[in-house]
Amino acid sequence: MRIVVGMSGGVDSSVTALLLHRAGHEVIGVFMNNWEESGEDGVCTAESDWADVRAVCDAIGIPYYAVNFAQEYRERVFAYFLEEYRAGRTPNPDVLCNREIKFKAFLDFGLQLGADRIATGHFVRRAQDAEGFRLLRGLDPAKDQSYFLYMLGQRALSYAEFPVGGMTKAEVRAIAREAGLPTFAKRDSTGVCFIGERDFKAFLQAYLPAQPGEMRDLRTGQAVGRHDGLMYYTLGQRRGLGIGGSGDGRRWFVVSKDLEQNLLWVAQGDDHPGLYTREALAGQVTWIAERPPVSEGAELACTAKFRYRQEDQRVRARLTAEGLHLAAEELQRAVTPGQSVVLYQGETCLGGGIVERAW
RNA sequence: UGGGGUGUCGCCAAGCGGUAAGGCACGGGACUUUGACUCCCGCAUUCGUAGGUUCGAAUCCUGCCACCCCAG
Repeated sequence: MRIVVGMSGGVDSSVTALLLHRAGHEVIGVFMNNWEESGEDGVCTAESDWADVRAVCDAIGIPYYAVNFAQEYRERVFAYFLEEYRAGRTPNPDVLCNREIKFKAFLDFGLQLGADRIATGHFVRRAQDAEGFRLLRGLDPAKDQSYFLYMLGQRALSYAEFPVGGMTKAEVRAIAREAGLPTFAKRDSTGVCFIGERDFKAFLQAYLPAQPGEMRDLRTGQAVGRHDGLMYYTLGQRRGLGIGGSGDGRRWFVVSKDLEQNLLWVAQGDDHPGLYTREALAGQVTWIAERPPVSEGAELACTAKFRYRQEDQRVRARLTAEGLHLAAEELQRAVTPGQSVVLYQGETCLGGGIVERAW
């Protein structure tokens, strides 16, 4: 088969290409450059990542290309990202990036190159049965990335290969080392995909105008400080408030935002009730199977993650006219509008939605 | 300008003659393909100020300054 591999310049995608090549496939490495701007340190990491991709492909002995989806990224991912922040929510751009860029724009590009399949270095597995394709958690529980891929559908999965999804990170690095791939010891990347690690507040300030306002104590209703603009804070956030020492001396956390009055409500203590909810409503619900696991109104017992790397939470899910209603067994801390809630049944990622509100 | 009280890191606050706890904030790191949370490390050669007593003071004494309270 001809397989086009999305290569980031990291170990995971390096090993992905290596394994497919060893399996006898015709492998083509493709590097995506989707963000045309260097970091605040002035260093353009995309450039060194591209160099790493070339070095890895040369080591394996496969051809490579670079493509630029910067326009698509800006229009389909970044615009949404800014809109959400402007609306006072906290979006997860990477779930959209996967759906719109890696498993749409990139997939189409691969198909144009005559590929039978595309592959990425994601730590997830794919399964197929009479019902169609399923998305399974990566085998390494510490690295599972199914949370970020819950928006994929059947078309994307039908073309996708995830060669490292069945191994642990340690195994991946070992393979890279043994094969002499130059990226074997490269540090795992973090931060928004393609944009990278940033001073987040400073980054947002470059795109969104500040609207300073009052910070108020949820308990007393009294002003306890000033905020630089509601979009720079997210629910459950502690650092950056700058109001330490007041009140009873405990830590302060963001509890809610009032866009109407431009107020940031904060509360003291990690155990403040305002920080916890048990129910939530999610919109923009999508299912990997492309159809709901239960009929509307019926209840589904499953587990959910309200944020990446959260341990599985037992929930009862129900599809209503409003959206996906979730009732968690345990109290949930700082469930935040804009973030994705992803549902699982055992190893299978069912799909998910975007949190509208929680209570 | 009569009386009383208080002045220790940005904030709160231990210390009561033996050579500056702790919390919050803040900075750095770890963790992490979102944002957060969490964890770890760092953070006053100096205690309003000027003198004095003492081997030795933030701790005792004196002057001055500032703030607070009660009287006016």
